[in-house]
Amino acid sequence: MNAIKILSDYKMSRTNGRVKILEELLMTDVALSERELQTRLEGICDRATIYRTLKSLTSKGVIHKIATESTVAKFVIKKTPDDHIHFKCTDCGRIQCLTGIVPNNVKLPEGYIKKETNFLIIGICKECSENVQ
Amino acid sequence: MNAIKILSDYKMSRTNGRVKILEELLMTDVALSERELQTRLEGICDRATIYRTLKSLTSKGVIHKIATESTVAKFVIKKTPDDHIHFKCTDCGRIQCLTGIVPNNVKLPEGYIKKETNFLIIGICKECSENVQ
DNA sequence: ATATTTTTGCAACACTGTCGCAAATATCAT
DNA sequence: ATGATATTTGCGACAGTGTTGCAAAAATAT
Ligand SMILES: [Zn+2]
Ligand SMILES: [Zn+2]
Ligand SMILES: [Zn+2]
Ligand SMILES: [Zn+2]
Repeated sequence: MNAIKILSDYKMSRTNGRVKILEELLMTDVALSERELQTRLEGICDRATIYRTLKSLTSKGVIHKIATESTVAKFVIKKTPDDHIHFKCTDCGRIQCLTGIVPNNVKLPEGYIKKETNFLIIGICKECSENVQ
Repeated sequence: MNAIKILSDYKMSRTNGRVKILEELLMTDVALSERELQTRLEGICDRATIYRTLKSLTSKGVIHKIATESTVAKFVIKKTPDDHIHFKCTDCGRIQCLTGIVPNNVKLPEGYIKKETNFLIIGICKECSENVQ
């Protein structure tokens, strides 16, 4: 995937900031916060611009915001439109999409209508559990 | 369940604020934020006290914090220690525990260790879907 | 190249959550 | 009940996140 192509596909003006933000997001499979993006971009654009870009990319469905118990929002490229599970490591703090496994269908009680899911498993990631040994 | 008994069980000093906060939480099955508690308690105690109480009740396992994509933390009485699913209604905004259904076991990839889960389903709740008709 | 539209940076803002500290309150031991 | 001790509270200050209005800047369309 290519940052410039995505912007043109979604009819978003191709500005320097947006290209760089998207390139950072495309480069990693770990969810990033605005703050983390800002340090990676070394102040190439303003906080407000990053927030605005994250918001529009989310509404277009290019990235998605991961629900966690923390107050800082984290965003990651959406590789598949399907429901999937997120994993948060308590050791390294990284949050990523687990695309391999599929969340089993849960049957909601009568009257409830599902729109989307936000499944998060908290634990120790592969890398951190290997480093312990 | 009784607020005063809970405090004594967990060896927490029985202060007016704590009793009132717990009573509010026991009274509803909808997750509440600090802000919502404050308005319900009509300023019976300080913001900081509410935050501190929510924190200690969470660490004792009396209540739990629900992970959502929003930045405000919501807390609800923990009725069961088991994994369960939360439901957030996009219409009325309410968040509640779905204790009836059990999240099916997902098999994590090699090397990943699960500690806890945070499953959230977003959609329309029973009450709101009935009101539409 | 110019006109039009969109986006940016800045500053200000509201809000959430945390912390130190002195005063207030609760608990404990007589 | 009284006083000693331990815990909690309210207050104010603070850091951090995310949003917005607005003029300047940049991108797109003509
Ligand atoms: Zn890890
Ligand atoms: Zn994901
Ligand atoms: Zn509803
Ligand atoms: Zn719950």
